[in-house]
Amino acid sequence: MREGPDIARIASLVGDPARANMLSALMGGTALTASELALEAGVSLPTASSHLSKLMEGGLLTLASQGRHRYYGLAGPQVAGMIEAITGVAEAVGPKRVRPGPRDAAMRVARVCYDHLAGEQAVAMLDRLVDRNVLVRDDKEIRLGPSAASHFAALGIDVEAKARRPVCRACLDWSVRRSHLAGTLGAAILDKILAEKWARREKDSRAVVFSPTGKQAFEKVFLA
Amino acid sequence: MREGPDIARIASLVGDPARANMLSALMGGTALTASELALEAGVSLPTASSHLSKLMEGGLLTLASQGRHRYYGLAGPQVAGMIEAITGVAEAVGPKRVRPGPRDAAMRVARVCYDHLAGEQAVAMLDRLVDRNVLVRDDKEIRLGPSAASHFAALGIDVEAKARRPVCRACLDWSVRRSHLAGTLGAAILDKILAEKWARREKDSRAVVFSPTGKQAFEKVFLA
DNA sequence: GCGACACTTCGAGCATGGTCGAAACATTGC
DNA sequence: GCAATGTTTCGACCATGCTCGAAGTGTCGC
Repeated sequence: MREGPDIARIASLVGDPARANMLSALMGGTALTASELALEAGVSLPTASSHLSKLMEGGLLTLASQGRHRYYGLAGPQVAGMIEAITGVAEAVGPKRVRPGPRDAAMRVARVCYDHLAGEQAVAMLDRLVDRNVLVRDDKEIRLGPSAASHFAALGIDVEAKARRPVCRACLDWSVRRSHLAGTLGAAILDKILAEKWARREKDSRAVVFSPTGKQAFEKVFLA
Repeated sequence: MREGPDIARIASLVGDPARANMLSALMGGTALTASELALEAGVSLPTASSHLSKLMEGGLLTLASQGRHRYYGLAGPQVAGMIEAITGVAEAVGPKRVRPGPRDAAMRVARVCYDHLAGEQAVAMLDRLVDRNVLVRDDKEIRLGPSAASHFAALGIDVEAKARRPVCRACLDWSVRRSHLAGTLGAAILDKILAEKWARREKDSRAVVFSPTGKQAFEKVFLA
């Protein structure tokens, strides 16, 4: 008999269709209310509420109460990374889905992963940052390189800002099957992309769509 | 309602304690038989068999039939990565486990991996055998070198003995993260270590403990 | 205060699926 | 051939936990 961390408990939390739908919805990065999540999951409000308390108890969600609204969000990037990893396996072993539609294609190119950018663009960006020695990766770890502070300061991003969360983290991309950049730096870069209006979020989707000029600007800064 | 890859299906496969234990056991990289896995999971053989067919159907395992033995293994690194991600969350969220005891330390040094030796000693042994050209490794394959037959004959091990199972196999060591020697040769070496009483198996554990003189003998033969 | 709204708790119904013993099947060794 | 061993299938039992309607708690606007 095995011991150690109770992985079955965590996996079974994700293993219910209603809860899996809720978690997928929360992968967009915005906190949602119980009613919104009930709608996403296709269950009644009482059922949703019961699922949410289970997810809370399991430590997968955080709760922010604001008046009579209660906003549920993913507990952190580690949880997001886990969902992403499970999604990757589901995609790989699942029955080949119907021919990928346009939204799928957009998702593969760029999408939100909790609070940072994922997809081909994000993977390419991390590769390039490592090539240029701005970031350094040891096996699974990613650290700041010597020129990181000045490089990101030019973009208005302060990598020195103290934070509980690690500045850099690797997050496995389900569509490309390679890592992209998570952590506070990943979040700050996504913020910048949206703030500069290089790209906008697709309605009701995790897809992130770059405008032609925005794409040029992004590539100039991160893929040059 | 959400669409896309069926993450609930995959997660629920991992979400059963028996199956989670089996998958954890397989994280070592060695394929195991149904009986071994039943033991690991603490369930009866019929129950284990039922779980295994579900995991197979879900695409999480591969099966290698060899005579009346059927070896189950993880379907690939992506699946292993997913298990690792879930384990990480479970560890972060769950109660902190008790500080690793002496048995854990012993396990890292040397332990049984189904029928052969694993752990630091085993990894060092394989490295040395390859250095001395007794064995030759191409990428993930391990083959017998020119001097293998005479070298092992001196130890009373006949590497020419016909067997369905490969004579040499690489097996990924979970504690060292490098390969050690499996296959009939790996099994024969473990047999010799135990037969010569260089080491004994710890009760109810996979740990293998060398006696002081046994360790010297082992090192003289395999690590010199 | 009193409705309106957001959400949770309670209770009961119900399906899914985990469990094992017994028996069937398959392969090996003699 | 027959016995021994490893594994799967079958059948029946049973617990877990998902589900929703109805009722209860808390918060806001007026």
